[in-house]
Amino acid sequence: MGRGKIEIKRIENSSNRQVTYSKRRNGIMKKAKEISVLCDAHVSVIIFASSGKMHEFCSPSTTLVDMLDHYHKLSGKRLWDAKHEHLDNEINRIKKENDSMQIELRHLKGEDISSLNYKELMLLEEALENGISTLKDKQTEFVRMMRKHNEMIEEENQSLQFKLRQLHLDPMDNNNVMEGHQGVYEQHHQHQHHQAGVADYEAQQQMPFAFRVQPMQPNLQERF
Amino acid sequence: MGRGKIEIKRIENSSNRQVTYSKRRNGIMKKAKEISVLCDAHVSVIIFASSGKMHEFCSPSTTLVDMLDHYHKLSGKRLWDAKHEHLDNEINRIKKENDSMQIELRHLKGEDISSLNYKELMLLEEALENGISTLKDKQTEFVRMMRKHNEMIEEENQSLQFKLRQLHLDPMDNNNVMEGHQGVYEQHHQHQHHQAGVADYEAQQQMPFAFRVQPMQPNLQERF
DNA sequence: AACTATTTATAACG
DNA sequence: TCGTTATAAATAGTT
Repeated sequence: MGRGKIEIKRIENSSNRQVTYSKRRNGIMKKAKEISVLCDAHVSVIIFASSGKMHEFCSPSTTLVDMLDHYHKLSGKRLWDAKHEHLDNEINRIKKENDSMQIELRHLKGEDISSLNYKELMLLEEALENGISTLKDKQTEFVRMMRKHNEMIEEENQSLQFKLRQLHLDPMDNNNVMEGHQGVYEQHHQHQHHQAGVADYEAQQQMPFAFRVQPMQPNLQERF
Repeated sequence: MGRGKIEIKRIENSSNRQVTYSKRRNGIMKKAKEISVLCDAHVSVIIFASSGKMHEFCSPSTTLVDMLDHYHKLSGKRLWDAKHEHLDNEINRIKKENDSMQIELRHLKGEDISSLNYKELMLLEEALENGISTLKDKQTEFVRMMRKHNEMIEEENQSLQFKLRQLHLDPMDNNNVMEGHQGVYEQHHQHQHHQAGVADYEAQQQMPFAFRVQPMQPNLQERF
């Protein structure tokens, strides 16, 4: 019905297809409305365009849920139950996965291993030893990072001390900003050069802001 | 469209209504089929006649369940009852639990530990050390059990040897059941007294049934 | 989005 | 329910 007859097969021209879709969709919706009025029918129409957009019609005398409920009773086909069963299966699957992981975890933590045979105990030992050794590597790396960090701070300290001494010894500026404080800093840094972390942090907290060491890796602190 | 125009309102004549219903229902189903083919659309049509009879169409590329699933996602309307929602929540809960266990497992196996801070690494180490030590205890216990088992068998063997020698030296029974075999047993047990498991098992297999050692813990074997 | 020639659906009837 | 047919409605191609 139109200027020419068309074959009922996919319309290849995308724009034509979209126009036809829109026209025919309106047609179907109108027909659905009409039959529901003319014949007291309960009608549900749901259409998804290939674009993904959805349109629906449901006769005003009912709701989709009621219709599906009715559908379920009449057709005998599973609809809710199918979904239900699917979810149940999913839950069972995941729970099993869960249980086996739980058991593995407990074994790795040394719990419930009485039921294991010797071969299984050996495999467990292997896994644990492997975990420990990787862990040790990581810890070693941490210590190395810490050392590097300390060296950095110490260098910074030395250069700061040098600058402070320069300022202090300047004959033109006897009454400078650091008055009455430099002695404390000198003593502190001379005696605690080889301590790390906490001590340096506290020292920084006591220092006037302008002179605090700015860490080059700002988020390193929180990892210790 | 017909011999005369009709108003869109309930058809009072029951027989007319039924005829119209049937014709128009076919029309809608045809249109639904056509739009699904022409435009790649997913279509679901469900109609209940006032008589209660049901007819449905669903485009062949999909299923009603899938369409309703999709509908559920797009519309946000609740089609599923409380039960389904409950199951959905349950699945989500278990999946989360699953994920965290997976992470813990990976950490215990030494995987993905780069993201851990030092405190977490220490806790991990503690758990692993604990696991190892419990495991070692278990292994020690196994060795102890094995020794006990061996001692038991050795005692049994001695008593068997004694009995065998008695039989063999009995002047009344020169042609006894064990003829030609006792030498082998003697040699075997004298030279392999301190070997366990496999050798004893093979020895038992060769022995006549009545003389085999009955293990006191029948399921102990399979645990080694 | 509107127009319109043509096809299609269907109301009335047998 | 089925077939026929006159007519209303839908819509393909066009502007």
